[in-house]
Amino acid sequence: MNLKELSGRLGLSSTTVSRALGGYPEVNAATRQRVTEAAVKFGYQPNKRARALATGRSFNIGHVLSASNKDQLVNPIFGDFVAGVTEVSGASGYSLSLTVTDPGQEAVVFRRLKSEGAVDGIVLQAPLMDDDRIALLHDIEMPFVVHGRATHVTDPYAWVDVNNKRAFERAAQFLLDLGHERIALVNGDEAMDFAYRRRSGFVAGMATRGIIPDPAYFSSGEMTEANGYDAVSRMLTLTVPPTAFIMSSVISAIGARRAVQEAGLTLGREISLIAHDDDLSYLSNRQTVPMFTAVRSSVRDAGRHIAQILVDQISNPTAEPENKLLEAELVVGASTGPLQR
Amino acid sequence: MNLKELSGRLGLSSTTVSRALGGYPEVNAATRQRVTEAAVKFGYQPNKRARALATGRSFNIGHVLSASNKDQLVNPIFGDFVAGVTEVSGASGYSLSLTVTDPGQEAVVFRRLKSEGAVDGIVLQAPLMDDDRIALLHDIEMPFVVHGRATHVTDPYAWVDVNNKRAFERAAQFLLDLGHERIALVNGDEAMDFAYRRRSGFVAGMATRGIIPDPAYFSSGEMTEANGYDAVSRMLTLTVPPTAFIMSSVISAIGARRAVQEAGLTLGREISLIAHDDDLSYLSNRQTVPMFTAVRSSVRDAGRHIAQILVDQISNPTAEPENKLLEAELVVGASTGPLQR
DNA sequence: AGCATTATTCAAAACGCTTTGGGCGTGGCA
DNA sequence: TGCCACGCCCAAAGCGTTTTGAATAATGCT
Repeated sequence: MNLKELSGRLGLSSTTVSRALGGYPEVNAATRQRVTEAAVKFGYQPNKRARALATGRSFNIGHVLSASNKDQLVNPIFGDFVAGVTEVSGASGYSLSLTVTDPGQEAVVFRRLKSEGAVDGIVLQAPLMDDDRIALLHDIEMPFVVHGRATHVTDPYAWVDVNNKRAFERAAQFLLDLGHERIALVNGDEAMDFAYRRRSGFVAGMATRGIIPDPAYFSSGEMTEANGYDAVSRMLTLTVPPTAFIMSSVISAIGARRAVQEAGLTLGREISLIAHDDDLSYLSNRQTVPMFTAVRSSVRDAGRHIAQILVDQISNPTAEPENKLLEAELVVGASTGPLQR
Repeated sequence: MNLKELSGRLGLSSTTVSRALGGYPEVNAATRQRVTEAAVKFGYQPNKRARALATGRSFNIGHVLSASNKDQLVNPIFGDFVAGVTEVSGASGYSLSLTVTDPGQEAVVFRRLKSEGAVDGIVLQAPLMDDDRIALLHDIEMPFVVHGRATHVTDPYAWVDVNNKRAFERAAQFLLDLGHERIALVNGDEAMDFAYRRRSGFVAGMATRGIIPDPAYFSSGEMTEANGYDAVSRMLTLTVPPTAFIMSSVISAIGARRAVQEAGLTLGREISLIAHDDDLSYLSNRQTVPMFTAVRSSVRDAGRHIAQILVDQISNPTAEPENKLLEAELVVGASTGPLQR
């Protein structure tokens, strides 16, 4: 059932039917009623392909996964992030279109997406501190929103980010308040912008008490269980080991817990731990008393904001790029306690 | 730069240019050469929207996330699964189009996707034992491939599945060989087809030694860390507790490990554990000696197979539906050991 | 009554590609 | 020489919408 057939049955021109369904004003109320009823009755849905060609919009928003590192291609937040994006973009009639690419080929893919007219906008994930994808997307005039920020990019662009700096500053201060002073940071890959900000927040928090953390108390790398385990195990064998850890993810925190237990220590007693919690749906830290004390910020929620801003930007490309800084909440769980003397 | 402009510059008709780039035979080799060079030079990419309208294909394959349960919407394997799908579908020129929907609205979405012509085929995840989505997709003549199977559906359909039954049978036998007889199964939600098969495999494995497991040794539910912890904690307090556990996922196995450690026991010594390992990229169980003994089967690889079969089916819709049964490998890790007497 | 509006509808163009149905040389064969 | 086949290329017809530019009918105003 297509427009021509439907309008044929109604004895109307396709123009009128199209307008009636599109909600345009220049159509009689009675006619519109008749048309919408017929559309429902015959199950008419405008063909998306034809609509796309006629309007010049694809009603797709794009997300490009790049396999810079085979293991990293899928990061743990991917699922919740796209779920959030899709949730609100779908409500505006957009679907999310996924593409993968080889390392360094992202620019090619972005250009192709543009010249093919395959997507109307793009969501950008995991920006580096100096991310050239942003300039590229500006160049080719592709609407986009970044999940996170790129410290060294000065031109304005739309982004949604968690206040990572503040979150990690608060985490440090929370531990300091409990009497801890030897606090370690097990961070994500510090080429990533968010990791850099977390580090600087941590350092700033420590500095408020005049403490400069021992360089041996820093670790940076992929946020896996194994890396969390390795980093914490290693630091626990230092002659002066940390009494508290700040972990950049719940997954590495799970590795940390394993290391702590293997060392014969207990979380929340001899060792305190705060994790950053992305509030992933399959890795919940929302028990009555959460397993981990955490700075929590829902990545799914970030996805929702991003989709909304992107949809706005697509329909109004000349508007100022919107930004949104989300604050993380500090939730107290079972993994922290006062310093044992 | 569009086809008309390109052909104008070349002094050729758009027909010829289109055919030259499309690889059709009725074009002179020298001309084809000239055309392809010009296409590269001017960065011409055929407009996907126009192409879709002209060919009647969208070059999209669809994946519908249904929020039957807010927490379940994103399951842990989602990321790796779609990465696998996208990897090979992308190579054939298809991108993956994601949609979310409310519980029970999947049928509506499938029909819409069909009548809109938004996708050329669909990948179906997490089938129930009696899944009516399969009949629906047949009805509306939408090519599809199922990740998993639906036991009660008798009509042929394309699927890719792990031999869950065999895997869990082997897991049970492996533990039996180590002397364990009190073995528990902490399974996924047994309304899901894969969970049912795992259970039956486990039961069959035990039956080869004439053992019928205590009903108290069964648990079924969402495969979260917390559920794994709860189930194992509970069973460890039974008057006759299990000496070994089979866990349906690495995530619940992590919860199990926590429970075991809290009970003052050690994995691989007093308690043995085998997990099903989907080989998720962010939750690797691939250390030199894997943390968990596991039946492993890459969900990403399954995604690749699914995409290939779906692409085949789209281009040849009348062919017999293809099936592929993947075998899991049994990898020995640190979490199993002989029964302690 | 006559003219200017306004409300409602329609025919046709446009979107940018693929594909159909020829057309025009050129070479081979009788 | 005449005819057919083939190689190569093109004009034009879709594909199913949206949107433009007019036409027609109805209404309001003087």
